[in-house]
Amino acid sequence: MKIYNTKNKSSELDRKTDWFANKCKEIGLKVTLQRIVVFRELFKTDEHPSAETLHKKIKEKFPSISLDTVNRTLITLSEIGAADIVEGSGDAKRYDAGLGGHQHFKCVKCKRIIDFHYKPFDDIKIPAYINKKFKVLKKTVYLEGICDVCR
Amino acid sequence: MKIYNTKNKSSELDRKTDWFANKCKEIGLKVTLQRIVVFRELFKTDEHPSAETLHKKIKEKFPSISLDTVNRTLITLSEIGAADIVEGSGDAKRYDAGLGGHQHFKCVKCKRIIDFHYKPFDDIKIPAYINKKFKVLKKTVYLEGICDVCR
DNA sequence: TGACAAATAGGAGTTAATCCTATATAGTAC
DNA sequence: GTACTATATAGGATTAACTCCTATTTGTCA
Repeated sequence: MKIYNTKNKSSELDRKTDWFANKCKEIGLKVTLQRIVVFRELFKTDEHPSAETLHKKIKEKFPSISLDTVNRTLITLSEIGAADIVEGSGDAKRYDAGLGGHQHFKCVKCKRIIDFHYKPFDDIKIPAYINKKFKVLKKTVYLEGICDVCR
Repeated sequence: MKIYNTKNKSSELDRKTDWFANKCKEIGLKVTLQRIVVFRELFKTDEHPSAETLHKKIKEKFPSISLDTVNRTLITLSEIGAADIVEGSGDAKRYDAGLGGHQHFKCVKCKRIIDFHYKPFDDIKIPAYINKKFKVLKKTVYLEGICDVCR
C-alpha cells in the first residue's frame, strides 16, 4: 500500500520516499505511516528542526502522532543513514535529511542553522594516523557566529 | 589576595590563572574563588567534562559549590574566551579550556572526546562570501566515529 | 571600614529526551 | 482474505540537564 500521493509525476520527494521505504524493508524495519511521514517532513524542510518542532508540524496533518515516536524515528533515521544529527554546541538535537554536500553555520544568538556549500570543505583529507586508529564515520566543517539578521 | 598556591615555581597553571584573573578584572567580573576553581579544574583536565562531571570533581575539595555555579561559570568562561563549548551532536554540553590548536574526534559509542591536532585543519580558509554575510566566531573541523577502544 | 553591586547556594521550575506498558499494526504464513 | 507474531506506537511517567528565583554572602571601590 502506498500511503503517499503518487498521482502526480514522480517528484524528488516521492522518489526519495520509495528509496527510504525500500531501505527499511532491506534492514527489516517495518514501513509504518509514522516513519514515512517523519521522513518526508524532514526531507521537505531546510530548517534543521528539533524533534519538537517537527512533531508540531506533523501534528497538523497527523494529530495522533506522539512526540516519542518522532524522537525514536529520528534516531532510527540517523542510524540507517536517512537523516543526520546536525553538529552544534548543546541545546536540543537538530536534524536534517542528511543529503550531504553542504556545511552549517549556526547563529549563537537566534540558534538558526544556515546551510552553505563550499566545495573545498567537502574535500578536506583526514590524516592517515587518524584513519588507522579510529573508524571515522563523519567529518564536518562547522562555523558558528552571528548571522546577518542578528548583527 | 592569591587564593591558589604560588609557593612552587610558577607553573603553567598558575600563569594561566593569573591571566584569567586579570581578564576578569578587565571586563569587570569579580574574581571569586568559585570562578578560579572552575577555571583551574577545567584547565587541568583533557577529558572535556560536562558541567556535572566537573561539579563532582570540584566538590571533593570544595563541598559547598553548587552545580548552578559551575554551569553559570562555564558559560561565563566561554563568553569571555576562557573556555570552549565542544561541538557535538546533542547530549550534555561538554567543555574544554579553549586553548585551541587541536581538533576533536568523538566516539559515538562511548561518548569519549579525543583531541588530535592536524595542522592543515587550523588553516582552512573561510570563503569571502561567508565572512561578508556573517560574523564568524568559531570554525571547527569535527570528526565522529568509533574509537580504538570501542571497535 | 562601610556601602553596594555582583555572585553564590540550593531548592523550585523548565525543557528535552527516554522509559514503560497496554494497544495497534506490518509483514508473513496459511 | 484471515490469523499470527514480532514490531512499533501512544501517551503518561520518569529522568537528565539545565535554568530560574531569592535570601544571603562576598568582592570591589570609595
